[in-house]
Amino acid sequence: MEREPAAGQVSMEDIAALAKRRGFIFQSSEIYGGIGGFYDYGPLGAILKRNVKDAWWRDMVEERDDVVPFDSSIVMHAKTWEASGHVEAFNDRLVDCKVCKHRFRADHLKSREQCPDCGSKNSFTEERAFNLMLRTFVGPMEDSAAMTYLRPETAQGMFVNFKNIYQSARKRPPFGVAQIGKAFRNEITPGNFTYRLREFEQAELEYFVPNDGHDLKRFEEWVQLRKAWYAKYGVKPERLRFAELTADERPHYAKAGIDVEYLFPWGWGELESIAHRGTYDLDAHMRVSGKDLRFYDEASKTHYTPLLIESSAGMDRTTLVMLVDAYERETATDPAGKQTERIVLHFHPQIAPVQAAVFSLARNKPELVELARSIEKSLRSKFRTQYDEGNIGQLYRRQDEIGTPLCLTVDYDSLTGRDVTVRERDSMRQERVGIDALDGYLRERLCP
RNA sequence: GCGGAAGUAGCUCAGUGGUAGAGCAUCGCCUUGCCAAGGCGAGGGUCGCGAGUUCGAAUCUCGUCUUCCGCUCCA
Repeated sequence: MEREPAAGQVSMEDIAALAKRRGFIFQSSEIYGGIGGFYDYGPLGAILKRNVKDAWWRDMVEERDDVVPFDSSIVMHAKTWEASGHVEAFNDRLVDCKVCKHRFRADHLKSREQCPDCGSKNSFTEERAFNLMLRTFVGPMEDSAAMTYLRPETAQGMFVNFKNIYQSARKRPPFGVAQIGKAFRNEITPGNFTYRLREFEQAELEYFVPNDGHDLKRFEEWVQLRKAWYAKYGVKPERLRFAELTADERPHYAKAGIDVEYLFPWGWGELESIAHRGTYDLDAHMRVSGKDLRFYDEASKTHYTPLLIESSAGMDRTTLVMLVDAYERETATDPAGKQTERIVLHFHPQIAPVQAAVFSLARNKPELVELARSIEKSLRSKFRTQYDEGNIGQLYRRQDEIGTPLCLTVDYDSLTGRDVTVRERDSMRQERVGIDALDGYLRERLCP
């Protein structure tokens, strides 16, 4: 993560305030004082996040014939995490210098006598283990034999099932396995709203390719695919970057790596990592389990371990990006020439929690209310809709704040003319559309 | 986890030892009827939590939790 001023951009506080006010995101266990690193999605947030996940799933899995779905358990055999390297890598033993307050990994210190930063002697605390995995016990006995972890990533479930998957799905490399699911990490410092969480959701795609010399080309293809995905849902290209990792920055076994980063109000933060992981993961599980997970190639009559290209994207982070990227505070001018403030979320229509709101221009005129309600009901099975009534200006502003692309208003003319006013969120333009034509009109506007 | 700041209604805050307040928001009624903030009314607060001092604590003391800002992490 790197600090850069984000000129003219919303603050994270604005986002968190809107998220709470409108029911997108709440702090977990708020009435008990909250719990760090955990958040709940409210009525609109739950839909928003699901739309983000659905978009990923549709584009990465359903629209491809070379990627199969998967859903593995959160609790796995403890050996999994020894093999994956998480037990070792996530068990840092740390010491603090009591003088300069800096923290060091115990195994990185040349000397325990003197602090390398401030030079103080014998200023270190006792070394403490920082386990980044959440522990749990399986079965009623809380002893070490029953101890395991909540998964810190979803990927391992797909690696340990590699053979089950390719045999049952009758796939051969190149093919992918995809999963969206929860993962848990005891982050030392959760923060930046839902950016760094202790419980979060990942969308991971493990793409296995033959070792035929085209692996780097395929890696590059995935980078382009992911670039296109963010563009499809309207993420501003100037706030998104694909940072290539140098050999020093990536793990020793990785042949290539890209971090997808977004320019948040506080600076660039990672959303996704795309990595060429070689045979590292399958090799590790073969070594620890003693099982052969290699693929048998009929043509050459040989066993080989496929190479892995992985895309691992944070769904909470992507959801947060959708909120931040869509947020705009603009000054609008009403017909009387008066300047008013307008907060708008410019969600892509596929991502927007509500796609079309239907209003009755008056709340105490039964014939308007009835017609508006019946229109809303008839659209409900095809689009995400919402009915409301009251002061029309207020209703528009409220929908702007939750990012609804279109508002349909039933007025007195609707009763005779069988049409409604359709008002567009971004341009605030209005046009009359016949009630019978609404279905096709909305389909065209909302399902690009 | 360590250092610094903060925590009173959904939000922004006032309230310095003596019966918890305002504006906005929410809900209801009226008014208006195509771009919010006109009228009347209503609901809503374990003053973050726990202990202590005191006749009495939102207010003083200690602890604790959470949030924000810095050190480690990376979806």
